[in-house]
Amino acid sequence: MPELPEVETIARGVDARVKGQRILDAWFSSLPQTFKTPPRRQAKALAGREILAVRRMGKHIVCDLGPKSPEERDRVISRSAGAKATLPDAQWIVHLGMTGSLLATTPKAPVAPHTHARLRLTSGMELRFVDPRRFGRLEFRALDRSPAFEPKGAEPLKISPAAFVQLFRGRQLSIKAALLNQWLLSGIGNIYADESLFRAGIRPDRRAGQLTRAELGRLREALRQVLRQAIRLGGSSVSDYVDANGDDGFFQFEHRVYQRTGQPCVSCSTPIRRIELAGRGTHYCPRCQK
DNA sequence: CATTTCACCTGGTGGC
DNA sequence: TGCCACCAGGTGAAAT
Repeated sequence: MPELPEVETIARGVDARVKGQRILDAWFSSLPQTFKTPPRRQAKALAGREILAVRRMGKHIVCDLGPKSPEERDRVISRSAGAKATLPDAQWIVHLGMTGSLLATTPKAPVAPHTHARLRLTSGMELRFVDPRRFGRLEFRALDRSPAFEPKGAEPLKISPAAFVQLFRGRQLSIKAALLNQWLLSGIGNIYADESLFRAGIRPDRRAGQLTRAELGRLREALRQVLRQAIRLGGSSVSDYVDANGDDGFFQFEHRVYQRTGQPCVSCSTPIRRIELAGRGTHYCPRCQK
């Protein structure tokens, strides 16, 4: 399931392959649930715009888009005295849900089942959104009418130690549930919650507000380490995650507890235990995690 | 208000 | 072999 490292990998891959290209036209499916902006309006709004940059914010992929017409473009450029780059005046926001993928393909590549969006680009390539389980969402924002996209919570790789401690202060819910709450931290899902708690030696059912300053310091460091290593390895290919080129990641081979129920702990050989927490399968070592 | 539960989805798995 | 109940989980709304 795409979490921070997987979304980061996809955003970087898409950026590398489509930055600077213009959208010729867009095709969208008509399954209403997939679209935060109605598909017809979205397709119309995207056509003709240049993709200026693609980046990750939390678990979202944000495509910054330039103005539609050359006149509009000149107007925006002249407003920003001396700026060389075109300023974005719209955004296309992609959330991958559980099974979504964003692929840069040739137009001849077979169209996968559950393809919900196809953007034809000036280079001849296509940007495709595929999502079998349909938990993903597509949204268009015109920046003169709507604010630019902002994640709800803090970025786990940017937050300071002090702010990290402050996030959990007084909270009664489990640390696992807190890590999954996107209003606190953006980008952590089930895999990296379990893996970071193992590396920090903290039981997932501990109350967030009861953790000591030292424990939260360890947790923050474990998160940084595990997220950065996962990004380096192109994410975890469990379920059907692939990057923008359709290739697998490698971090699934580094999982120490996630989906290793009953297998020996890599550190102490105690069988990994699985419980349900926050409505999610939760994996931990009963000996290493206190 | 804080927290928990549930519905939304489909493909893959395991039991019979 | 075929069928089906069941499970996976990100998110937001509803319930507690």
